[in-house]
Amino acid sequence: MPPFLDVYHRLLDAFGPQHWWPGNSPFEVMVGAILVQNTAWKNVERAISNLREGGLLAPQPLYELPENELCELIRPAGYYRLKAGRLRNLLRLIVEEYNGDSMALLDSNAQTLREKLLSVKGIGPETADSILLYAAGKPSFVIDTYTHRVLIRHGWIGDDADYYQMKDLFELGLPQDVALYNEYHALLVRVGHLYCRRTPRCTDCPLRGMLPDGAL
DNA sequence: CACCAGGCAAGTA
DNA sequence: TACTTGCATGGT
Repeated sequence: MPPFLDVYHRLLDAFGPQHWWPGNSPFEVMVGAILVQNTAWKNVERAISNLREGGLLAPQPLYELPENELCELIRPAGYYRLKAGRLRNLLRLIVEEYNGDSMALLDSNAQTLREKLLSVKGIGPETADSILLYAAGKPSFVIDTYTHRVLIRHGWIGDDADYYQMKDLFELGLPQDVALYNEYHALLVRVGHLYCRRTPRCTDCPLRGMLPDGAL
């Protein structure tokens, strides 16, 4: 098994802190986690600032907003009809089961919270883990397509590995530390974006030299 | 112009 | 179970 802490430090040295979701409220992080699905973060920022300007970054007001108006505000994030529905599915949970108090939901124990989130149509494993980690502050490692590509490219896992095999790989190989999981996931996205595309440019990848059996 | 982005669910066989 | 497809704007 590769030394995942060494890999982490290599990435941190190469790229520095990524500052993911800094200074935002937990509720805003939840909204962002849905809006960013298969979408560039840049586009999500505009959608969120539309919501902020409308004073709508709170569960009750956002839930009371008509769906077609929500669509228009989040349009820059793409898949806007789909995401409006998904947001409303989450809002319904918060408003109807937690009296509009998102912290009441987020303060549930990690396992319960994860199951609650996964029961919402439109929230899958990655979005649930993003909310656990970045909104609720629970040590839940987030796996995304870049993580998948990096692990395969470097021969650290078989290409048939599923989400939970990859998640376990990190969670069993690292101390349970929220700040570490937070930064590590962001760094994997960064290195994947730069060096683990379909047409790889691996010559100056900072992970070079940490590979087993001379892969790549 | 083509291709891609911090996924997910529904449909098909 | 294991593929495939729809969803959509904005940047390179």
